[in-house]
Amino acid sequence: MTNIEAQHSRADSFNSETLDRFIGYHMKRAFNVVQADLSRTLTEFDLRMLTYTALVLIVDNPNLSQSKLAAAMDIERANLVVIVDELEQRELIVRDRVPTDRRAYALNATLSGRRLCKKAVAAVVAHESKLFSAMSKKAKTMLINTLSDFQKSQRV
Amino acid sequence: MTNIEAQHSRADSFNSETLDRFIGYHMKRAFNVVQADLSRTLTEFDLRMLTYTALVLIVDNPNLSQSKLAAAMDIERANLVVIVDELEQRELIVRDRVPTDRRAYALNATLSGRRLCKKAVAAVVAHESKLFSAMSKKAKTMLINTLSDFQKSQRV
DNA sequence: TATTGTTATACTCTATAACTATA
DNA sequence: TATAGTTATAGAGTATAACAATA
Repeated sequence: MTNIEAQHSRADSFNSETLDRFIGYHMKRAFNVVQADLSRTLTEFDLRMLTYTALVLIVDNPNLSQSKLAAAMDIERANLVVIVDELEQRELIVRDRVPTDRRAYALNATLSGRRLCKKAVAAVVAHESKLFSAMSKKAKTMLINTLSDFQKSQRV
Repeated sequence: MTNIEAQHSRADSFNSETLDRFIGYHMKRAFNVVQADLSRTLTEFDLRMLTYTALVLIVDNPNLSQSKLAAAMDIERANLVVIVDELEQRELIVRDRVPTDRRAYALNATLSGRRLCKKAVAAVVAHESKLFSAMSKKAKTMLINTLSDFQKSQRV
């Protein structure tokens, strides 16, 4: 029996030697798992990954402008508008005016927004902790540092 | 000057202590970079990430069925149909019939498909090698293994 | 009954251009 | 001229239900 046949004889799993060499392939597959878990976790708070990320960033960074928030989230300003609209309509954040620059908004979380954020973060912490329970503390730290350093090294 | 003010005084970059603790956040940001580079690389071959991945898997695994391919790509069978349609219309692959199971297709690459695949893989190897040039060989291996182990540990 | 491939559909995310109001 | 936010729009990815043919 050849290697290929042996691989195919395992019903569910087989590998591609070619794809296995690409970091991007492994990143995507791993991220799929995390993303699915995160989406499930956020359902009870009526949040999606993007609305959750935006809310956390606004809570953590008072008076953030939409442009800076979009940059922090790696999305286009245009696409952020509906996200901020949604959070504002739910009264989780407010668009304050900046006295010194009347073009920009200063985004701030409401009390209700901070409360929801706190609960959602706690839930995500718990879920992620469970999701990565098989990974050693050392491997986790290394993973975060490697990904973070890589991403920062690529910024324009 | 507080820490918050210090962070905000750096025009482009600031951190969220909350999000920085989540592996998923770092995965997404890192994957964004890889995905953008990959898309750019594949443009000249008229491939996208999904059509590229499907083509490589079909080349590497002759007689693959659509169901197995979808599972390997972590997407729904339904969403794979248009991807396979596209590759078939471009005559990069063929849908052969399986004599022993007339429900299923056996996907196989054409000569033209194998040629394009080879060129695309070479280009992606070159681009990814450049993209991760700042990362040590050791860190790369560890990253791949960590992501791969994690993903495998989560399979249902 | 279960599985393979398919269609239809709806939702989310992403990317771009063009506009307004301010700077 | 440039920037902040906005609108409109099109493309791409994802998720689900339902169906025909076959097992």
